[in-house]
Amino acid sequence: MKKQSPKKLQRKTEIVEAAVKVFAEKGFFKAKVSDVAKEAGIADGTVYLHFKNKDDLLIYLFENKMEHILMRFNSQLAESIDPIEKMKLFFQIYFKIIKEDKKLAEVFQVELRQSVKFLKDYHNQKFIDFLNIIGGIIKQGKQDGFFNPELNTNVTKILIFGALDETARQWILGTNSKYSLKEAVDHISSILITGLLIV
Amino acid sequence: MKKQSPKKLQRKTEIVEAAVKVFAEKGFFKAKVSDVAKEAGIADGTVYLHFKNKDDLLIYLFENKMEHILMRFNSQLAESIDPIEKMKLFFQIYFKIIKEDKKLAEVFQVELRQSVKFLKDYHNQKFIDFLNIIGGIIKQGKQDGFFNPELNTNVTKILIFGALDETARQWILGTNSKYSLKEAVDHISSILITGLLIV
Amino acid sequence: MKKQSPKKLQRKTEIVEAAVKVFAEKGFFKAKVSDVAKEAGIADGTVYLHFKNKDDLLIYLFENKMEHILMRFNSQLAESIDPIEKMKLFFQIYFKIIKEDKKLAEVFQVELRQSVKFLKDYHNQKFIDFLNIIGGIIKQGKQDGFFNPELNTNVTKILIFGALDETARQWILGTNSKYSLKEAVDHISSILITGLLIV
Amino acid sequence: MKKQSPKKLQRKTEIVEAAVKVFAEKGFFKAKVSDVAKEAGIADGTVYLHFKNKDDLLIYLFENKMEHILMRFNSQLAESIDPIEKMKLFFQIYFKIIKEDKKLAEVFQVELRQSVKFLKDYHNQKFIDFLNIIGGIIKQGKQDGFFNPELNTNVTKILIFGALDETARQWILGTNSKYSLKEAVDHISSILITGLLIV
DNA sequence: AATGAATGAGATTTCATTCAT
DNA sequence: CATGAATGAAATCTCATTCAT
Repeated sequence: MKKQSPKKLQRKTEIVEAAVKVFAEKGFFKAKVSDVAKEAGIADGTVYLHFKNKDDLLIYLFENKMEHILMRFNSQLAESIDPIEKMKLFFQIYFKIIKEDKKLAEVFQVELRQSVKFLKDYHNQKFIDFLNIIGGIIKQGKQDGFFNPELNTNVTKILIFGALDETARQWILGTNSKYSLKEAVDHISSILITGLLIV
Repeated sequence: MKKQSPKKLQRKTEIVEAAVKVFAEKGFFKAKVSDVAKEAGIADGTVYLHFKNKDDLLIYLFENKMEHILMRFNSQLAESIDPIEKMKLFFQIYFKIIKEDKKLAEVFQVELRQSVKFLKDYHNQKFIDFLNIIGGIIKQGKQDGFFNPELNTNVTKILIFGALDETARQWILGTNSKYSLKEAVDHISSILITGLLIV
Repeated sequence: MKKQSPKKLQRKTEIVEAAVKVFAEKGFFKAKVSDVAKEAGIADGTVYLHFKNKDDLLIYLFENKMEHILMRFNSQLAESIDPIEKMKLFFQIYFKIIKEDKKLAEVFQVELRQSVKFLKDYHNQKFIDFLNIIGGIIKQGKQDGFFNPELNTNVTKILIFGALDETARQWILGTNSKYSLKEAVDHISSILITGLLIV
Repeated sequence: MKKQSPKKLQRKTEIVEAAVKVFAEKGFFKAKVSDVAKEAGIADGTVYLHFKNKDDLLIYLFENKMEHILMRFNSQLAESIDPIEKMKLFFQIYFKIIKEDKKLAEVFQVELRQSVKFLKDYHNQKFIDFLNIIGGIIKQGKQDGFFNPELNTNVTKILIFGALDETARQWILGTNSKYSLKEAVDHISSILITGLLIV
């Protein structure tokens, strides 16, 4: 890791913010580097002083944003001990983050998925870490005798993430079916946690 | 709907099959029309005798495949009356389809998502129809006194779809966490249906 | 010259008529062979049973139509002896032809001009013949003591053709300035013939 | 009107000059954008930094060149008051311009004509302005009692333009009939002005 | 003779990336 | 550091022409 001067880092952050906006609106492929530059109020070439190329910008965006998100989850979840409460809290934080930054959510939900395909050698560790937060809660819940011990943590964490992610995505798109984020959290909590509990 | 000579329709179908393969492997944006043509064993220009452009090919692919899938769900689900059984059956059919045509599943799950963004004026009716199959089962289950009547059908159907979809995707990608499709169906059935039941 | 069966000739003529219409509307370059075929109510390939290629169709169209036009001028002008009357008659016939077949006129006026450029080795003999009809009248007029003998026949015939052609063209396009064909003939006759006369 | 940096404007002008040359030689349709780029000594893509597309380049070429030509006519014609002298001067300037820039003349005379057809919504105001310079002289001549007051200015201006234009074109093409530009001017002046005068 | 699906060369256009200023 | 004009590889799409039926 190279250290960056604070000034340079700030400029880099500005570009990332611009990229989030532009990628959310147009999608990564349709977005031009010049769109990002214009949004950031800089020249096209300047983007390349901070990022090797367009792919690099996307990866950095993921890594950087994910890092913040992971830190946020970890610090806030630390407050709670009860796995059931922890899971509910996870759901709340998730939707809170979505609500706070719709654009970022859009980029993550849409572009993240296909990034796997085209960024051949990009191993998305941060996403795995994220899933493992859910996995950790499940494990703890099983250990503590709340959750059904027969559940496969791997499948379950993905199942939960999918439910969260899709309800969030449809809420952002605002198409198909309208509902409030509160309704979403309540349903997720109610249905999924009930489903996890020991019969 | 224009009628097509059987010969023309067959060629069109061949192109769609090639497109599924190529889009699944490279992603829609990275895939070249010439890749699709080569895969179909035809000249580049021939693609344009059947589709207005690359976007049109993607849309037709969705519509066409979705139509078959919807028909399959509808006919097979008709056999069952009990909403709980119906929901389980839905899960089984879903994963069966995924298993049968991984490539198609990849295109749907990865490319479908971003298509919404760039195909500005494409109203994805077939996807809505698909979601409403789940919605229908939920409604019936609430009416018949099996499922919690306080559940919002809209949120719930999306939540269920998300759980299904994500477990399917991760299975296809084979990254992050490995599990069998059987495990996936069992977990989905167990967790979600339990979660839906009246307490 | 190959002889053609009457049936074949008729089909060829149909294609030429379709080509006149399509070339007039779209211009030679923008017109597709398939447009011509569709207009003629035949298959694309059939055009190539009668013409070597698209250029050949244009050239045949010119030659063929010009032949008729030249014959018409020659036969009708034979009735008159007086060069002044002959010139006036020429103007009348010219505008009559234009009026009768606007589409053909459009093709001639627009496409003929640029054909010179792209049909490298096409020597437009028929057009020269056409100009020489005017040239012949001028010469006769000079010999008979009506027209100024100092006029260069070559320049004059072109000058006259230009005046005719442009007034006809603007009338067809109907843009810029509106006037009747009668006005056009009268002005041409009045201005040009006065200008030609011996002072 | 957008302002352009002087550097950008210069490059744009270079492209236009190259386009004049290439369009004159090959014709607009046969000319490739890459031909223009090569002629200008730049990369293909650079053309698109200055013009939206090939059509746009043609239109700009017309507008830009016509503007200069119109200014030239207007400033030089201002020197003369007598409508007859003014008309003669118009002819002289016209042929002088043709002589100075044959290539441009070719583009105007050959390509301009068909452009009307394919540039559907291009209203050629500059050409109308040009015709109206002739129209103005005719009007003045009628008012001042030199020209036949019964002449329709609209028809007459077009007639004159046609005579000028065609003699110029045939001179440029150098086909059919050879003559000097001086002969052309003399004949035009003699024939047309005589024809316009009050009997 | 007629068809029209298929071809594939070739043109237009885009845009990530570079580099002289 | 920043700029933004220029590059040119590469992709999409068109359509005259062919040829098996």
